[in-house]
Amino acid sequence: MYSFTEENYMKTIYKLSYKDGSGVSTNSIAENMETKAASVTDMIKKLSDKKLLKYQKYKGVNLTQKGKDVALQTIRKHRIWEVFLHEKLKFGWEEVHEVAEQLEHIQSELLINKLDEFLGYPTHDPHGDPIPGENGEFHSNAFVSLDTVEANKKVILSGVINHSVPFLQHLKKIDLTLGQKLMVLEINEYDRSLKLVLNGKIEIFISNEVAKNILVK
Amino acid sequence: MYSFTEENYMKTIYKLSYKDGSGVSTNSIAENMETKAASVTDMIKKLSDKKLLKYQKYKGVNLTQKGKDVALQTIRKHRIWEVFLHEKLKFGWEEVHEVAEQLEHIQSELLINKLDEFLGYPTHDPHGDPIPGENGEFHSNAFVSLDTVEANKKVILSGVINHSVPFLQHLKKIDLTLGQKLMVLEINEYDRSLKLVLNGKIEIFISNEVAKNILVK
DNA sequence: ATATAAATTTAGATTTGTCTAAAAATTATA
DNA sequence: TATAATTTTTAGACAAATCTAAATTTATAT
Repeated sequence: MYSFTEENYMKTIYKLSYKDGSGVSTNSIAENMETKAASVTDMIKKLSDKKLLKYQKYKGVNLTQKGKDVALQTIRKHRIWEVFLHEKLKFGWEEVHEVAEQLEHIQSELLINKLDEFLGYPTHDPHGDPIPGENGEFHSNAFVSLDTVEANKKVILSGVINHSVPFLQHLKKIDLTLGQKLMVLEINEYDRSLKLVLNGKIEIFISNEVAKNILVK
Repeated sequence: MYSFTEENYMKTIYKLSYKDGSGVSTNSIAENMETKAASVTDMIKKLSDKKLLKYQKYKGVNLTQKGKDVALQTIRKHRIWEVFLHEKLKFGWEEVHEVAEQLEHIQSELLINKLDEFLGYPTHDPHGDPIPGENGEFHSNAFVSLDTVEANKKVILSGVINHSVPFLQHLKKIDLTLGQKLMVLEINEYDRSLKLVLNGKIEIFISNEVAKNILVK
């Protein structure tokens, strides 16, 4: 139906339209896709012909409903595959993204639906991001970032804001993983760094920078 | 490393070199890949430059060891994915091939090795074909076709020779699946059709044509 | 408001894999 | 063995996705 490349463009534009608001610029797409602005112009003309987005020269692009659907289905596939890699194949959460980038382009409705069933219809991927449903509907997550949690409240680590490999590796190193039960013991006024208790036993310190990028419920 | 298309050529040429012997012809490759002879000539020049095969104008091609390795690794990935689709996602054995044709091109050593482990290191795919190991070694299967089995011998359905969807659907319809225990009750001299007993209970008749394409052990 | 900077588009080229039509080589046949 | 039939290769073209360099439009700053 749509090529590997077209799906990647749709995904990127979808994500940018939430960050940048309407009228996603050629340059921001180029940066995100690690390609050149001229290539983006060529491609958005093609995507516009296919009615996946509205394009006005020099004004940036906006996804049509059809375009949003394509983006959401690709994101859905990506996140379901991430769950599979993490839960069944025991990939580390910093390893799943790269492989899911390939798997998300496999074309088979049957496959993704059977995989979804096999995994027990997961609602969130290993980074805590919500998985859109078959019709693009989101299970909006009521997660809050760890730096806003008050002391002595028990929470569960449910996601991350920063998805970078170095950040995820750091969390792994200090034994913070998805599903981890934890409690804020102390908040240092000076730099807003935190002392945490894991499983009611081990105590660790984390910076505010790290806390801001952790989602809990 | 190698493109989708290159891997498909290697797989096709590998399979043909067992059927046709040495010097696989341009036309036979073209037929099998559903493309034109001119396209094949172009591609084999490229594969020859990459030392995956030896090519002499008008004389056909022969795979190098490097070429065989690429083909075997692709076949390995294909068959491991087929096992996953059949065993874990409950795809019918006539449905697995098409999706595995896509999945076999996912590039990640880690993925295929973890998947292999997850599946318990299977030795055969859902059609009974052997899965090459990491180093390309085969677990040669000592299967025989059902039309050579003598009466009153108990056997297990272990594979098929004909992989076509209509044939596999026919087997499914008459309740013949992989792992099925069966016994030849009677061999009709006239047309060599067979009467079988499944699980020591149900009796069915199959033609010699069908029996020839079933592998048992 | 106009000059300069930045962003965007166009023009033309490249790569990969494909095709058709025609030429060349090989194989089959009379 | 000469001719016909078949197979294979070459030449030239095309579509997808990309690039560089140049031209154009929009934004910014004095």
